[in-house]
Amino acid sequence: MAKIKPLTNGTKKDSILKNAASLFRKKGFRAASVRELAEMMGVEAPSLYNHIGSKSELLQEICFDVAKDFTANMQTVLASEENAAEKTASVIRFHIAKMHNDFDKVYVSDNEWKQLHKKEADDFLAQRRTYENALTGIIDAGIKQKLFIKTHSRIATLTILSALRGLELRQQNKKEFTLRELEENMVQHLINGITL
Amino acid sequence: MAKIKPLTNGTKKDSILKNAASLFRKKGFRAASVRELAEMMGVEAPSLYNHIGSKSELLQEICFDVAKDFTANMQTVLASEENAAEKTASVIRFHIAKMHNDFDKVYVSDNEWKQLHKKEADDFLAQRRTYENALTGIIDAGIKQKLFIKTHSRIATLTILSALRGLELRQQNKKEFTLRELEENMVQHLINGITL
DNA sequence: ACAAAATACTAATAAGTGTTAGTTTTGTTG
DNA sequence: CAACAAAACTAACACTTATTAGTATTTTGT
Repeated sequence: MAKIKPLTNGTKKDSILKNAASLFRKKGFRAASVRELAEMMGVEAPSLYNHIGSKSELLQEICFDVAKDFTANMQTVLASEENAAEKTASVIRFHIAKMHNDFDKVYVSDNEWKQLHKKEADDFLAQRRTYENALTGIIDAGIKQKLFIKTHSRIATLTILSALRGLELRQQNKKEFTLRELEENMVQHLINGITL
Repeated sequence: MAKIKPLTNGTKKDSILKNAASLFRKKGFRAASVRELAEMMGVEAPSLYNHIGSKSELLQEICFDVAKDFTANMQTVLASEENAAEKTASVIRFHIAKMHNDFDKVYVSDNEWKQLHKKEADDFLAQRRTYENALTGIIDAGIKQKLFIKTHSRIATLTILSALRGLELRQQNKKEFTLRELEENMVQHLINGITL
């Protein structure tokens, strides 16, 4: 009779969420079974239901936790005194840092949100669109301030976010370059690309 | 008693593949059922097995067809007389064009290949790595020729491919910009970003 | 140490999955 | 028109799935 251990500096639910994110990332939400998750926790499947409402709820919490963090950072950036280029760089840096610290959850949020129930998927997508619009706004401001070239701000937004979201911080990568290198190079690449 | 219609300029199998790609993109491979696919074709599920070997085979054909097309283009680009910047631009343009013409299949290939059986997934990943290495080679050449800045070629590769693979050509997007605009802007953004 | 609450277990269920077997219908060719 | 092949159908199977019910055990609070 095993027991679910709380995460160091966290609750049991956190521990389940962490393992769920890892499993969902490796196999995909639909291919991942509650039984597998239970096995990771050293417990029988039905025991999990003392801690969670449903499998779907786990995905929801992962997706919306991540979305909340990105949205919160965007608010901070928007409220800052930085110019458009600095703001864009801050957004890029946050993505990379967050991806580095919470790879599984960010990856699952980016790649498995379609498996949310319709209502939640719509909500999630709306938040994502708001986020995208905020970045487009920053870029538009940068163009007005003659910091950026007269580019299509919407396309620039999609390019930047697509590059960031698609990042896979594989184990192999970590041998090829450091986090700092990744950060500096991507910031330079993506900012230079639209800088006047 | 409905019948499976061949695709205009194509076989029945092509028709099934097209619908499968559409379904797999919308719902994800695991969440998509053979019964749903059959319904799209106006036929009962078991009837499909007169034309396909298995559900998994459909995913395989989609993924490897797409991989083949990208690999073939890469060979053409590598063999061309273009300089590194032009080669990189060609690669980018091909991605966008292919994504535009075969959105469902490219999307499924990029996002659902993890659902391939282990052997096929390994094969697919190997092909992808070869593709990435080719682009890294082009960028390295560009750096040597002083066309590109002294950037980390591996990171530049990941940035470019990540930006391209993550592209979602949503219906909404098609109202915001034309294909030509997307192509020109992304080429400019991604090439300028590493140009000396 | 005892009562209560939390949390584990086993057993079971209903729904959905891909797929096969066997049969009937349809389309093609001599 | 008859015969053969292609391709549809119905019925069913063997599995896996998330989840619930009911019960035992462990932990917690007094």
